[in-house]
Amino acid sequence: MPRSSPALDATDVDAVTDAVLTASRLLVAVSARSIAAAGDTITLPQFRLLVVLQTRGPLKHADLAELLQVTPSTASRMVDRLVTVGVVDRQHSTVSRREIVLALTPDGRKVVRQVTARRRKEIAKIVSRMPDEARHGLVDVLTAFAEAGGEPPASAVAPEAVWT
Amino acid sequence: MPRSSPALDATDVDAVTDAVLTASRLLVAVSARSIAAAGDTITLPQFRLLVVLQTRGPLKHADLAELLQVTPSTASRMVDRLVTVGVVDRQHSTVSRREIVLALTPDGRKVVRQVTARRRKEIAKIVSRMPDEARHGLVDVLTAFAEAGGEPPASAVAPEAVWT
DNA sequence: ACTCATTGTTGTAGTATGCAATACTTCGCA
DNA sequence: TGCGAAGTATTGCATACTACAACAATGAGT
Repeated sequence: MPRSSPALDATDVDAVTDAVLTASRLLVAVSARSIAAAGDTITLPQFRLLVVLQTRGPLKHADLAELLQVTPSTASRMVDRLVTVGVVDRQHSTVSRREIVLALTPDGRKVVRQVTARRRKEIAKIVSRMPDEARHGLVDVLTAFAEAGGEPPASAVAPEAVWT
Repeated sequence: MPRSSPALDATDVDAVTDAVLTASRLLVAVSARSIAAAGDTITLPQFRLLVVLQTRGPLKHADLAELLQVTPSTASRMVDRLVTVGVVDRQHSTVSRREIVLALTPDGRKVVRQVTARRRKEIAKIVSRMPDEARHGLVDVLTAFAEAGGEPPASAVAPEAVWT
């Protein structure tokens, strides 16, 4: 009877790890599909950049790099490409001539909207297929897991660590 | 009272999506840390390659590329680098001179072991911090979620889609 | 005005990735 | 047996992501 003890035994850990890995794989697959659906125009790092711009509004290069956890040079060149494609807009700041403000273009917002919509739709579809009991427990259990890992809830967190 | 109806309403979907995104973020962070701990020698795609070799045993280039979902040229060049580092071994097949068999070196196995151990340890630590009720429900709920998404359990699945 | 921190870009380099072309090997069939 | 088709790996070429270091332009404080 390994399960009734208050402490965790090896079986528990293995089972949980397996479950976690499996769920993670599914999430990654959903993510990949939702981005692939945006056409061949956008890569995954580029999408992360767009999401940050969408949720945080216009940003300076340095702030963007910080949020994406990349160096300013990386951010600068990614922006180069996205400006060329037409999803990001570069404008000199009105307050400081060395700052450059980055913002999504209407096209950029459209890309984010499409990918996000598809992702939520896929998750909703999966959730709706779950047995009722499991579905009702999902939010509580996942929240507890995230809290135990020190991760703030999605609704209150900076989007820099946004889903792969 | 939106929650007692059998069908899912928008609130459910939003709550679940948020919970899922949050948990996913945590998993990605754990993954990144576990690989970073292997030193600066190994990148994430390289680690995936090592895991595939470890779990599937020696492979041809073509099979490896298939499992990693990359083109043969990509696999070939990744192997180039890993051979140079000394974690992968290239040998001509004994049965067909056009095939080349790839395998982990002892060093390669060591890297995989270290990263995997650290990852399981981190997950175990997080799980141990969860409230008892949530922890006991975690396996069932995540399993149901993965099944609803059509993902086979980790213990019975090919490792090619291994955790990011 | 001079110095120094801030901000962005560019040079250089290594990894990841795909498509197309190439070289070598094996197999099947005439 | 010999030739063409298919399999297998590699290389050439192109693009993206990434970092570090050097540099240029700007702004702030003394």
